[in-house]
Amino acid sequence: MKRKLTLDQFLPYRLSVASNAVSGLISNAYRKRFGLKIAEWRLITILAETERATPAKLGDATRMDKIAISRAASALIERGLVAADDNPADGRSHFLSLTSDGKALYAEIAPLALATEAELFAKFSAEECRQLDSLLRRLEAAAEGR
Amino acid sequence: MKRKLTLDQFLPYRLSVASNAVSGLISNAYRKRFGLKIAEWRLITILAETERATPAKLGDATRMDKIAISRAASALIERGLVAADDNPADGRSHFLSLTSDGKALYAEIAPLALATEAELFAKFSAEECRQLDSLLRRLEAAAEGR
DNA sequence: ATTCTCTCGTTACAACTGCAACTAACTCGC
DNA sequence: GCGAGTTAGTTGCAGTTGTAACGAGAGAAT
Repeated sequence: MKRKLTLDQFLPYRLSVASNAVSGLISNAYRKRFGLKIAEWRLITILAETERATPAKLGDATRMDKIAISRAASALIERGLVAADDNPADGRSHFLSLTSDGKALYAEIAPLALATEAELFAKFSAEECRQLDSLLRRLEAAAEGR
Repeated sequence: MKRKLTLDQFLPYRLSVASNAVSGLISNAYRKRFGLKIAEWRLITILAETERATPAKLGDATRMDKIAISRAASALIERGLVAADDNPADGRSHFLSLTSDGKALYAEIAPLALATEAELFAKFSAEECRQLDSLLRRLEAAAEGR
């Protein structure tokens, strides 16, 4: 089937537009309410999940490069939300973890994140959400496999 | 159902990661092969579809803001791929259209775009592609409705 | 006709992002 | 245990992007 190219029906375009719309919405909410960028928000979330981690681990978990991690971590340390401790096993590295302030902020952030997600997907059935998740993961794998 | 927040299962995160992976792949391909950024590529594609349009129209069609349009258009005019003509109906505006060089480039670009898309979605059924398209459009609408 | 307001598009400046170079520290081979 | 090569993380610089102000033109009211 010889398809013609139209931007509107080009799936990578649709993906990008949807992602930008959603990211814009979320990043706006977090910037306004907490003064956090998405990178910082992701770090906080992962640290809440894992208790403590090196920047390299955080990079794996958040799919962000080491520069982004480094800068986000600096900003959070500056604000007293994250603490850095020496890594006894490797002097180049260090462990990052949430301070009590960081944990308190997370306790505010998490419900808001879930509520925003719920609102966005209000008209989606559970099955549709599951499908979308699965399609996105497969697509990601396909894109990275090249 | 009181869900717990985990980044890995947070759909906006999945969307962002998938979109970045796909965008990275595509923008790389176009930058290397044609020296085009995604914004420029989108403009060319829309101009090929619509023949001629004002920057404002292009902004609507590509979901890009006017600054991005302005810069992409300048770059394309610079390269002789796009021409600007006066808009008799409005002296502030102008019409943009592809030059013959621009059309020639589009003729190379379009098949490559379709091929890349086909490769990305090689393991997706037609029905799955349709589903993804539909889910993304609904999500976009939901994100913009707030 | 003149003024007031609004819109189109560009420009100027600031913030952000990413690459490449750097420092410090680890590993391995000898 | 010492030097070559690697790796972790940071920093400096350059290119990119976004925000906010701007000039020019259009439209509407008087």
